[in-house]
Amino acid sequence: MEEREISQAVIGRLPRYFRYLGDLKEAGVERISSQELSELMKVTASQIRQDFNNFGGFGQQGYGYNVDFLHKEIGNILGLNKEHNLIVIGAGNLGQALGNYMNFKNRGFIFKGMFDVNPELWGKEVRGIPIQPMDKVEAFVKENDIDIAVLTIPKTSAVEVAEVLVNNGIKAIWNFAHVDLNVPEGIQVENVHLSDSLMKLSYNLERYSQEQK
Amino acid sequence: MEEREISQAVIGRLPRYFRYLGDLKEAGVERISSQELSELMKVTASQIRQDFNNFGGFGQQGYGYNVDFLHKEIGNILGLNKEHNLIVIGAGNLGQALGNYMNFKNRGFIFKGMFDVNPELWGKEVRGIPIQPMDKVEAFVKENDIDIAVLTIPKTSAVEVAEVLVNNGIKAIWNFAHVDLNVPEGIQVENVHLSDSLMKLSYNLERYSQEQK
DNA sequence: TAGATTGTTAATCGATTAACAATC
DNA sequence: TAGATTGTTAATCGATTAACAATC
Repeated sequence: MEEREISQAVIGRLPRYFRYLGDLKEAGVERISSQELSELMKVTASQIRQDFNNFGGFGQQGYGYNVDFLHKEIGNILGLNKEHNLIVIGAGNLGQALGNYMNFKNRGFIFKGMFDVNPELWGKEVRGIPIQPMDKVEAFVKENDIDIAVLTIPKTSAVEVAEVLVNNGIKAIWNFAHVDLNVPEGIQVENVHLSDSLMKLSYNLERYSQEQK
Repeated sequence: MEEREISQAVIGRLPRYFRYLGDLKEAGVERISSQELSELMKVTASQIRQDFNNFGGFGQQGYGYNVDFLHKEIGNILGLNKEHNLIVIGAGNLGQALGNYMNFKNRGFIFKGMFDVNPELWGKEVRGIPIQPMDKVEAFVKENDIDIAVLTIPKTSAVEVAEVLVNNGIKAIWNFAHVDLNVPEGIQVENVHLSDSLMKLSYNLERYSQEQK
């Protein structure tokens, strides 16, 4: 199979390339050199070429990169050409925001179901998807070929819920709960710890804004 | 002044330490060694000691670290002992989720105001804070000593709004818009690009879950 | 004191940048 | 063909890990 392992540092940069290339494409730009892109994105041209060459090289010497082609290729690498069924667990403001967002930006993530423990929310709809009681989730995941679960629930229940989901065939978790999940090898977890992010901002605010004074 | 520059890699790990130490404290744990903490957090003990020693060393040879003391110290480093006034721009589901969260987890971030372009939302309250029209934001920032702005608005207006905010004295932006802001030196920006995060999950799902088959 | 564990220096590893030959 | 720009190797830089002397 010979699959070189690609570092998460590189993977983490791909969505940003994808975003810029999408914008360029929309602006009608046909080709771009690593040099031009580096000025736009404020990274080195060297890094750009290294990153792309992890996947085999999409450019042409003397010409640069075709924007449209590169955009599509990166999309494919990110798996955006495939469809993934997705459910949201926790129908608070954050859960609803993500549910809405999901159907809106339809990049292959299909918003299929929404669950909450709060009986007052049951039956209410978000983008046409009814909110269901939590005890329906196991059967739903099994029967609807759900790949991804979005977790916007309190940390007290997140670990337990994640376990249930994994046992029923979920393959990836987008975790917004303020806790580290403990899942088996092969299950993907992407954490969005908002409080961590805000604390980082707080540190930098403290440390660097002072210098102005 | 002699302020050693501390790498963002280290800063990025501090909130996670803070979280674990808070949990330990709550569980009544008084002291912990780097070894024990490393097992809990699944990082090397070496890294833990290196990280803490960036700030001068909080432990004691032969004893380890006092949980309560370390927790407080890291909180201080992150600036959580200081208060920061904060406004939310964009009163959609995401903005409301963050506004709610802010008053709930009261770690020195004071939720002061909320703004939106949509007239239908004006006057509506989120955690007791009324949603105001966007054209009130400049005066509000100036008069209420606002440090941090949370941006949950579409990318089409984000760059422009950020500029206005900075011109009126905002020092830090927590940016949820899917665009890179361009702010002057000394203004802190922490990006939460949710779509980037989801694409990363998509990549890993694609790449690694296949291997199971 | 002896044992434990930090603080810190040295070694290793990985990621980024620079340089340039290959080639369109 | 000559010029431009990639793909790729080599050099550098920074971050992580290992080791151990200092010390509680």
